[in-house]
Amino acid sequence: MTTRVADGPAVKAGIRQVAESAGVSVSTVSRALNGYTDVNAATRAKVAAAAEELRYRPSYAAAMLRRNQTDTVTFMVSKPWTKFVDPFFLGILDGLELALSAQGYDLQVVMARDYEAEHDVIRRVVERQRSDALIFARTRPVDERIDWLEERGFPFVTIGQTNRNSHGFIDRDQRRVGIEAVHRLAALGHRRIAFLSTPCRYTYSLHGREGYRQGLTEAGLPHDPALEIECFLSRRTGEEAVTQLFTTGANPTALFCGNDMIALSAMEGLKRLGLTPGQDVALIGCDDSPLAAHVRPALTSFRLDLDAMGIRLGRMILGRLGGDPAVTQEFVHGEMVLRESDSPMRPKGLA
Amino acid sequence: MTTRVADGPAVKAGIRQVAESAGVSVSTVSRALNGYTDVNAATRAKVAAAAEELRYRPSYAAAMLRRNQTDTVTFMVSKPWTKFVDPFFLGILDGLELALSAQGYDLQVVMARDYEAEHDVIRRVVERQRSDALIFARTRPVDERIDWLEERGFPFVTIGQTNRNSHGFIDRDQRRVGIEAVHRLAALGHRRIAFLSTPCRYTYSLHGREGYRQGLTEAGLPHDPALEIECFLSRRTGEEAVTQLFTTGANPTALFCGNDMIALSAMEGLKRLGLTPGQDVALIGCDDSPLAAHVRPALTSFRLDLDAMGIRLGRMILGRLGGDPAVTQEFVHGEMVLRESDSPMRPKGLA
DNA sequence: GCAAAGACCCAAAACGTTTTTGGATGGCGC
DNA sequence: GCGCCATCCAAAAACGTTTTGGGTCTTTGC
Repeated sequence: MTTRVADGPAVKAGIRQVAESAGVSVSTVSRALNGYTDVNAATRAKVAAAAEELRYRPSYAAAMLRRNQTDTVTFMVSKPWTKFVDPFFLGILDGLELALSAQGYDLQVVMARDYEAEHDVIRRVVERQRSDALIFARTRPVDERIDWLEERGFPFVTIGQTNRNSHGFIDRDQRRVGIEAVHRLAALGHRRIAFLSTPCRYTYSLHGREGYRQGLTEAGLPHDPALEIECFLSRRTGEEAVTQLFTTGANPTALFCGNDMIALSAMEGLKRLGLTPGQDVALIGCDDSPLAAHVRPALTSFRLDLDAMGIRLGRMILGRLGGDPAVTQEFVHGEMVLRESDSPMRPKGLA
Repeated sequence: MTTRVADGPAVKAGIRQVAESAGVSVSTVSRALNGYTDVNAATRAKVAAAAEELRYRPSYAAAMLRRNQTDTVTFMVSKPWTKFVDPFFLGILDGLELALSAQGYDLQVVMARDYEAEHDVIRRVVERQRSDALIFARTRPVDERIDWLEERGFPFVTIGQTNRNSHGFIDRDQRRVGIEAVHRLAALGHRRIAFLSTPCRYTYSLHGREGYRQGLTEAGLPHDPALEIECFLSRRTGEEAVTQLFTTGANPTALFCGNDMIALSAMEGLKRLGLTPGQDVALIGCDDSPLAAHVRPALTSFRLDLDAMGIRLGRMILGRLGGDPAVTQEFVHGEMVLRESDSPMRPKGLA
């Protein structure tokens, strides 16, 4: 029967105990452990051994207080977001964490219920100095959060743009997405293409709309305002939009949806109206959620390399923390993945 | 042209500045702001005014250092988890945050790549005292993380059980789920019901298996080991399982799947084999992911009230933090939601 | 009128690090 | 022998709170 490794000391060892045990001063322990150069190799080893022996773990709070730095990056996620399948941000977090931890930073995720709460959260985090940098999404054309942060010179990067774009961001070119979607549908023979937009308060929604309109123009199609509908984030949002489109006589033959959630509920709506999605009406979604591939008809959508996006985001924020003053603004391209829902225009005679 | 509100002081105000401005001592400011009783109402108001005026925000680090408390609860999520649609934990976070913030606690989410990383993360969080309590899922029958935490008396609650169950947890009764699923399928006339299990290292998988077996017994069906397959977390896991089942001649007519991801990929596998899911082979999934309702045939599964679960989890952890020594162990029931995939046994003559 | 109790408040200590400042030691050139 | 530099380390000063252990004055009870 073997005895287990001797327990550590009953009381948590501080830097003082380590210093005493190693026979050096407190300051030497600190410098040795933090990799300063002006400490003898032998001394450093001695200190490391003592620290190991005593299972020394520096107090995060104390270091934070003294250095005025947290080694933590905060990612803020909006609550409404989480209500829906949004592997979007999960995927990003994955890559982000990878990039950050490689540089010794911790990633912390905080949640906020709504826009106001987001602002509060940002204030709390920044004012109480609980983080070194901030990342958040869902930017608006004029965004108070960004004004507030810029005013204070706090490091941050957003996912999405604003009108001014004076800050670092990473974003998908949503204009291009809109253009490509419309072109695809137009090429399939559709002439009445509706746009089921995500809420217009977000910058990317507006970009998507611009793309949609530009796509129409380029395809030589007229722009009918009745075919543009703003959807909000509810389970049935697409259903309502579709109902509206068909009861007011707008009668589109194709739908370009601002996100997959909208597209999916639009499918439900179509069925309820006795129409077969992907047959009577073509659909294109937007963010290639896992649902997209599994639903019938499988939803044509725009893929995004979330892992890569997260890693790039990490690099951006690290650059910012490294004191690099350059504001980096990056774009990622969403590639259209064709599935079943983008069907050609039917010969005529729609019910 | 209106001038904006006067800017605050250039240098961040500390408690000393507030004390000076209010004409009281530093300790009085602290006590006034922290709601101690032995401070005059007038003084308290004076202090509050001064603090407001100077936009005083106590340093989190300093308070943390002195009080030895973080007012933060950490939720650890395993990375592999995030790779799949797992609104499961998102839903929980929602309710959890609600419960915690109501008591002035912050919720922080950290990620870990794998089991080893989880252990490391726990160690870091606990040893560096970055959090007051811990929540994590994916427990195993014997779970080192739990041993480690119990040894140190650190407050935590898990989502899921262990063999010893000496700790606080919240869990679904997975046995019951297994039993109900089998009963349902047996009632539909199925006699060869396969179990596509989640990885057996997790306690809930074993419970599910127990339920499955008990269900078989209760239904008077024989237990055929060839019908039990352990699936791992890959995109095609169910597909592989199904292929195995049908190439080795196990030929089930119904599948009970440990989670919806498995069920979905099993559907793919069935189609690839020329079988129609929900017609040639019945399926029942397990966690009612958003996918379940949208896929064709819609997947019969077990619903979970994640919001409620999060709130209860919050209450449990708060109780623990409040010094209540009672170990609370709660169960939530998953209600079967019937959709299309659990079809009756076909008359005979399967290809 | 006096002691005891109560209500408020303050100065100083403590929390556990990191950083600064400056001193000691030893080697080296002259 | 002396000055100079490099290297290493000790002591002490932060960092910004909370808590401790009294204080002083006013009120109360007798």
